[in-house]
Amino acid sequence: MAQPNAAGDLDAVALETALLETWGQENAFQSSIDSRRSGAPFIFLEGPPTANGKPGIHHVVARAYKDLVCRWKTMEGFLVERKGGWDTHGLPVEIEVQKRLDLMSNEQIESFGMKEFNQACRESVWTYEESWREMTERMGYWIDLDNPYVTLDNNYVESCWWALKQMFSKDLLYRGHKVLPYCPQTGTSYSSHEVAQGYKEVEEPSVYVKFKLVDQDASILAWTTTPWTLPGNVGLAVGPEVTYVRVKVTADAENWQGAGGASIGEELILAKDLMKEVLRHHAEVLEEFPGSELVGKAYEPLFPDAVPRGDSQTAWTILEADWVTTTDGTGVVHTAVMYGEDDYNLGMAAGLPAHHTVEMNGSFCKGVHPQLDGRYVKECDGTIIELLSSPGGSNGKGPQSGLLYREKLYSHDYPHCWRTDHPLLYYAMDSWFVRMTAVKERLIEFNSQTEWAPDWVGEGRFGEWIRNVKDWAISRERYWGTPIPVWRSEDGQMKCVGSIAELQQEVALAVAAGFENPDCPDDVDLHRPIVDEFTFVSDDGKPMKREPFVMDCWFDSGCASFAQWHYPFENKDTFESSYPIDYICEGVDQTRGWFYTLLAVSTTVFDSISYKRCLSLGLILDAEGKKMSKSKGNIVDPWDHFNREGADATRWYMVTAGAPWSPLKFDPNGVRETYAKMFLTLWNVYKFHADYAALDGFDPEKSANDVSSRPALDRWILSRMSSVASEYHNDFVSWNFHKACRDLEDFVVNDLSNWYVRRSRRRLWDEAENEDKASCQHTLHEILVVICRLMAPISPFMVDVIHRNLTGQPVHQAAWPLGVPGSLEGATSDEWDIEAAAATATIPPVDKKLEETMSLVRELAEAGRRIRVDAGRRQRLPCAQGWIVAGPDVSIFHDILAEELNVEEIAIEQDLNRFQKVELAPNFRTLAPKARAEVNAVSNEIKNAQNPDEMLAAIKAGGMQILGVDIDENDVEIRRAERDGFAAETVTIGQGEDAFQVSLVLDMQDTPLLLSKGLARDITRRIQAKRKEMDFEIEATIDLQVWLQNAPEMFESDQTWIATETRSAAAVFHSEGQAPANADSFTVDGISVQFTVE
RNA sequence: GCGCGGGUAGCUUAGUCGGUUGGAGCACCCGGCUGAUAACCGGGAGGUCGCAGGUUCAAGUCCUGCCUCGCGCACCA
Repeated sequence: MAQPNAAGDLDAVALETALLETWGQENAFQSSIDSRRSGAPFIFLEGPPTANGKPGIHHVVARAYKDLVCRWKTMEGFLVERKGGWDTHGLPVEIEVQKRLDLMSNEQIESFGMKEFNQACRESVWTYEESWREMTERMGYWIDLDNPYVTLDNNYVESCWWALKQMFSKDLLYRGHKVLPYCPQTGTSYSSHEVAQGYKEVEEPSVYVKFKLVDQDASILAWTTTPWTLPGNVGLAVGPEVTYVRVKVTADAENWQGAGGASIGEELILAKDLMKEVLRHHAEVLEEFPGSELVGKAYEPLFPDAVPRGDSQTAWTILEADWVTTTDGTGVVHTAVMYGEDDYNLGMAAGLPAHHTVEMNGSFCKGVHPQLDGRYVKECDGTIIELLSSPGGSNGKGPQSGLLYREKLYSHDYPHCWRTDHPLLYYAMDSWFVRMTAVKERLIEFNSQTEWAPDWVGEGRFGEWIRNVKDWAISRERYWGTPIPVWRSEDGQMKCVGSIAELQQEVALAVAAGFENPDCPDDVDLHRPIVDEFTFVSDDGKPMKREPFVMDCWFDSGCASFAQWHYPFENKDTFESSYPIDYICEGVDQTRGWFYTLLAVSTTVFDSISYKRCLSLGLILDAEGKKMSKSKGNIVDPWDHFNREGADATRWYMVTAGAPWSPLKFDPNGVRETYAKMFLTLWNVYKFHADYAALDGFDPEKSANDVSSRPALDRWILSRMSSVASEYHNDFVSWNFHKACRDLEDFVVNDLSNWYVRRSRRRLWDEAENEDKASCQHTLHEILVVICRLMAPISPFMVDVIHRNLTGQPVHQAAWPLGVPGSLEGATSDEWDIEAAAATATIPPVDKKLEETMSLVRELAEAGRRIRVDAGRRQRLPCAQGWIVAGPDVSIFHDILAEELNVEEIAIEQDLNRFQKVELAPNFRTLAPKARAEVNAVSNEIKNAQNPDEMLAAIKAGGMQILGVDIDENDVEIRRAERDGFAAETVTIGQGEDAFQVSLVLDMQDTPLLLSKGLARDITRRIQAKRKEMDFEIEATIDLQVWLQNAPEMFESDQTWIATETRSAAAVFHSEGQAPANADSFTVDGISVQFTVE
């Protein structure tokens, strides 16, 4: 068993880096897992980061919370395996490579070569892997980075294929259209994330267009900000509840600006609320009616040749849509099916023809209109306006004034291409979908089984998302990703493969049918363009080509729970025994990301919950409260802190700075403060113990005396430790890590360092063996061991060093002080025998009464200092007596209190009235319900009572009334104030009904004995400072001479005391004579002192 | 625009069921204490509890509206 070595000064960075070496040599991470092999499994899943960006401090935060739960559960005896993971597919990777190779469009990528491009992506993915690894190791995040899952691995892709095939077989996968922001120049559609970066405010022409009704001499007015979508118009939407009016133009407009107009007598239809906004003519309202009356009416197409009717019954008629509002436009929404999401959904529901009027390159299709065909749509605004304005309008069937009513410049935010700066077009693209709407009820049910921290993310943000779930657009027209394993013939027959074996079968089938195919070996690369080259054969002998999409990379990570094991092709047992997951933890920005896709995949593939607990972390902001982002350049480099305060302080700061789910303003000063406060203090407590333990050859295993026989001070700190530890644990369970750590920090700094150690220093100075010293050493040892174990999950470095030195055992092998439920027979990650678990706890005994007593003692000590400040009496000058008036018995700590107060004797005084008078205060809690509106009047009567003693007596006697209100003892609070002429303080302990008051009175009389003692303390203090200044060894002896002037008598016993305290071999006190010139001097209360030390 | 979460001292924050004197820490000032560390203790200064209404005997706390910051959704005719 280890006898502790001396500690030395703290160099946190050196300590941590040296410990990392040790961990590496010992394989400490693995052995912390191996030693819990027989424990119940606790399943953690790492959300895979992308390694194509440099890790910042926000990544450290997420990893700290992942690590702390895993370490904590491990210490609780659970088996917590931790496989690393990397997210390697997706648009961010492609964009990075496109920037580097200057390939700004799909055309350019394809002429560069898809194979070469994807190779570049594959390499780019690992650009910062080394940085990530270094950061991960340095911060002490224990995760297996040597055997990670990687989403680009063939095995991983194959598992994703398998999952997709499950969806395909359950008819949850389908091909459709989705309207996406699209850049015709780069030929790329964008995810919302990219679009969000490209919003710009632009001013564009918006137009009010007349749609001439068939069979009626009236036009419906509709508004659009994108004139280029007008040729694609196939419908008009109105709100069924909205009120519309039919108006007749009665006079020409004055000051008309721009094109368009209307003739006198023309009739127009629009929402009543918007008449003022829209109309520029005087007009007479002919009738009013709800939108539902318009539904079904037909109107003349603006560009009759642009869109073929097909078999649509509803094309160019008025439709209803409940999302139509009257905040903008005319209350009538122009609907071009292919160029707006609402339009598309409405068009599909209503059976409008889905036909493009715009090519993928952004120009109008042939046949739209002779003046528009082949031109870039954004350049045609003027032409379209001209065509509409001509007599009869673009279709020749409108009124003489044309089909344009008005044009108006309109400014709004509009998405632009992040690279070319061109405006994006909303454009309906072929796309693949997972039918999430079909499993919505299951999603809701599974979500209700998940424990969210904080719960409002689960119920609110995530719940909201799920309740409004839409089908998941899973395909991307990109290159670098998991290819969609669906092959399709021109006539729409489809096959989905779920494994390499199935791929090989299909290829063989096609080859047999005479279709040429490249080789398809067992290790065929499952990426583009290899997989694109395979041709399948349909059941009726037609060729099938692969759908040219890759999957949303969120699909990849959503498969992580099984794809990491290459399930179902390998590791069936491993997966099945580790599902569902017990714990995941990521930033709240993953709500619609990973949190969702994990659940989406598990619901559609396994019809199962995915994870049982989810900790959703708040965003990390910089010290100014701005989001950290690469573009703002305000990312904090974790190494700034790893190299200065160390990873312990950085991690502890992150956890104590706020609740895990609150946004964290990362303040570099805060890390420094944490280091200085928590870690230096803890180290110095440890050093105090370890240095004396080393000196004395202290062995914690030997002669450990029973706690009950130790001094009250020891029993107090042990009890406090226990109480704090229990609360700490409870806070962990309820995810309140910040509260847990703040309380523990308070314990270390205040209770342990500032009180227990301060009060115990002298106990260890004694060089001889004695029971009191042993008690103190055992106590310190036991406290430090518990603290180390409690802190280990949060900040694993320094406490491991301390724990090893104190016990010989690494802290990550140690048991959680509150018990090890994971190691119990029959325990699972969720349930265990509570009593049996409690029996495994190793915290010291609790004595609440003792804690309360000490708390009172400390309050009194503080009160004593206040008294001295008020009375102008210096702390070193003793008082003859202190009286404690009222309150519980604290005699067990009278000796401590006497020292703290610097009084010769503590006495208990029963007679309150000797020092105090009574004051009464109303208790509103009980009084208010009785007195109702009179409460303030009654309260004044009580507060201003002429004779409170009498009033109190009357109340106690019963039957007392004030202003007709019965007053009993509960209705008043008794407060006490010092009578004039006493130096006293009253403290209130506790709250509410349990509150009581204790007073402290100090005797301010001086006596020669006291003056001598006080002077002795002042002199001693100065000499000690001098010793320190002269850098004497603690054991060194000195020769002392003191010259006093204007001083009270210095008693023999005090002279001896000074000599002993200052380790003076010889001490001479001169009451007269001249001190040498080199003597130090000071003055206190008019006494002048000079002294020399040699 | 909709939803969620914030706004408390110069900064970081605590504040439970509404209870009459809103606590800490950092920084600042004064004093004390120290063989006690980047310390500790006492005191001081510093607050329109985002703003405005309302409910109540009583509002930082509950209600309504607004302002503002962050995030998410929708950006839409």
